[in-house]
Amino acid sequence: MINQDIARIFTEIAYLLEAAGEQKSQFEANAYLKASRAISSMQEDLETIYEKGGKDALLSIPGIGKGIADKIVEYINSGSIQKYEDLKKKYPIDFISLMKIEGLGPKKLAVLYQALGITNVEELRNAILNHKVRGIPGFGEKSENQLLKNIEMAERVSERIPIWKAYPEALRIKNYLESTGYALIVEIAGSTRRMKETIGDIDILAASEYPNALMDKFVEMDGVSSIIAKGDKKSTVSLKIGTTCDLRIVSKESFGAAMQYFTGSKDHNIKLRRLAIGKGMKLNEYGLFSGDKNIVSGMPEEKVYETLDLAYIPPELREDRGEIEAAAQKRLPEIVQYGEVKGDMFSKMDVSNIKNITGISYVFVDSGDGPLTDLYMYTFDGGRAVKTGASIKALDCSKLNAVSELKSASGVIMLYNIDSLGLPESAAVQNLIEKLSKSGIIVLINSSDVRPTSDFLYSLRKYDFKVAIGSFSDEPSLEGSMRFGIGITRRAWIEKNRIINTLDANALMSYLKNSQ
DNA sequence: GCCGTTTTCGGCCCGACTGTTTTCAGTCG
Repeated sequence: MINQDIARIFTEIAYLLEAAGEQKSQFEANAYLKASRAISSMQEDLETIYEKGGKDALLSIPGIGKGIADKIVEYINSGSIQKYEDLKKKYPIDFISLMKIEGLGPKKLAVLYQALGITNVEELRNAILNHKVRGIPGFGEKSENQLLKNIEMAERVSERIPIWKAYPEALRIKNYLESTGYALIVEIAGSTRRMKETIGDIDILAASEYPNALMDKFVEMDGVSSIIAKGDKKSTVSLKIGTTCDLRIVSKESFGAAMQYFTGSKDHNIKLRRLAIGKGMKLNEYGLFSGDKNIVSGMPEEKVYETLDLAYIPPELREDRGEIEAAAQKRLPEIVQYGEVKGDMFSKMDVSNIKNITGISYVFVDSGDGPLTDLYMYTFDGGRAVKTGASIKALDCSKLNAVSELKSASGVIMLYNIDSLGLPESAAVQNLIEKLSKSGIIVLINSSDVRPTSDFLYSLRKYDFKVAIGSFSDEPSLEGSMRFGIGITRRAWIEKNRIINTLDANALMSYLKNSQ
């Protein structure tokens, strides 16, 4: 799998082009960054795509044109890209590490390299400690101090945190801000709202008539380890859980447009803004403007899409993967709503002693250890779990040698742990699913580990299989443990009618019976 | 370097914040 290597090289090429600093190369850099993002979120191996479909197949990937396709082919054939090697000679800078330091971008790094020969974090730290950085154009005493702090922070803060950790924290912050009394509306935005499996930072959006007071409350709240920036429209803090949190404050009139804007993704927004321009309008976080008139002022987020002649696009689909085109044709997939899941297809609860079950009317409980086990269905009656007699077979794919057992088994099979094998083997799982397609196979989503990833499920969605969502938790709840699994299916464009636990208990029992 | 409901040329999202600047460039999301 060469995707991540190529994505990294393209990202570096973009930084190198920006460091070189010519006006025109800024746009070229953006093109490389966009191609890099597209490639790193792809599950299919570029090399395989090229082997099967040649250069045309590469050109069909959005963001990849003739120039970049040639670079990919060059890498496949020779293991390197000449343009990258040439640029790297000019600026032998470790951009990937240095860019993680807040406040440093390609331009400043180029200046630091030319003035002081700095190529990595250690050299930067030494230069700061010897006060060599102050005095360089664009740097002063303040930036030296700030950079030193940010180096430490970059080393401390982990890359991205999982959604199951970010979401409760985001909810806590939302509730806290609401409790201050200074906010009219508070909502979670950004990748947390899009239910991305990993979160780079938490974005919160508020409407307020007292922005200064609300910002004060925000930066001094529990869980903040340091303040990165503070203004009356935008502030950023570093959180103890190992990520940062942005609070943006807008007026009530702008809230709908702002929700759209701050939910992202970046590529989705760029395409949406271009569409607005094409229709003679302008879209930003304050509204959708026709001339000077804000035509969605005070309206909910849905109005932005409606005004652009699009069906409403749920946050989980906003990744510029064709959702805008589909919305224009009113052909978006009908994905499941969070409240529409009726049961838990893989629960770890103790059925002899049930505690809290909210919004769940049945559970399937594991009966043993082996790679192929029976899950038994229970419903609830007056605080008691009742065994129904229905069951389903589940195969642990991390024990793939058990495929032979699969052949001898009959009836409906659920596959789980399907991506615990690492990347080369994921091709094996794909083959397996392709082969079992149309035979009533079910892919089970692990809502606790948030896997398989939505990208993987998205790439498999063309095959004929059903999907089930399991909490893998001892406390199944629609709002809590089940939520992230539901999010995966939404991000993966899986239609609601493919998810078997949207059926109520009776319907599911007859489904299982008819499939035996 | 990519891309096309105006287009195969000429555009390319856009505003907030910071620090070092006397009016702005760089960074960030």
